[in-house]
Amino acid sequence: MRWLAPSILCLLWEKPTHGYNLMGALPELGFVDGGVDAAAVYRTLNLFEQQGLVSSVWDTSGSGAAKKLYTLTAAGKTELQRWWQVMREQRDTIDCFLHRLADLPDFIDQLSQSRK
Amino acid sequence: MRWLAPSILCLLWEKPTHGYNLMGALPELGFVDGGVDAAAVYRTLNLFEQQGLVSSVWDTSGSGAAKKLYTLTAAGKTELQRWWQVMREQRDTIDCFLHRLADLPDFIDQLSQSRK
DNA sequence: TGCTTATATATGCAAGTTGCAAATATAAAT
DNA sequence: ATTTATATTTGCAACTTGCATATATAAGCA
Repeated sequence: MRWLAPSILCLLWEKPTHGYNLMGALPELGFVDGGVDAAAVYRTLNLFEQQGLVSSVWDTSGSGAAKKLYTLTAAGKTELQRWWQVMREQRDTIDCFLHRLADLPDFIDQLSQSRK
Repeated sequence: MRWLAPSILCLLWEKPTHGYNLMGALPELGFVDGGVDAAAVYRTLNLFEQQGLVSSVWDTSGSGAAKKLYTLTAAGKTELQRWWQVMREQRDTIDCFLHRLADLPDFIDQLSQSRK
């Protein structure tokens, strides 16, 4: 999944949570295609912790298997800001590309025909 | 480089050309970060030809090494339309993500402080 | 003439990323 | 008991990427 890193940072910024819960919440952000890969989520979280972007505590309070509760650090918030800028640039670049194609009339004709 | 495939299709749709020229034109589209990889361009063109998205003829008319002139086929145009839709969705999703973060006030405060 | 630079295409490979499967563990539901 | 849901982790094959290198033609220049 593209944009997994900023998606996790975004969700953790909204609310500290654990990996399994993130898996359920990630599709809301819209970047998923064909299901969230658990391995990728947990690997990203472990990497983030190594990098100091998140901190974790084991939560054994509830029932079932122990949950590892992740919280965004100050460094994690900075990283999220960096991502925000990267994604804004990416959006603008894609937008520019779309307009470049949209300016060309036959192409748009074909597109509107295919919508009918 | 992300979006190399649609970028090449876009440029070929505007005007038939050859690989080396594409390398020079690709940065205009804005997706490059750290230079265009010649290997990636030529590999993509060869793949496109295999898939029937482009057709090629050797151009030995000019001076210097022979150029392989690529032209977009009907299938290539259809593929470009497909990419257009994929990229529009991607832009909308990124836009949604940016707004989700933008709605949160402290975050924006921090961003505006970092701009000063 | 020999050297470098620009044009032009192609191949090889190491490193990184991704996706899918499976291992491990606890507890609830059937 | 067995399956299902919760929860985290590891292994690995396949694919992608970036970088270097090989090959070839011709122009510029000393």
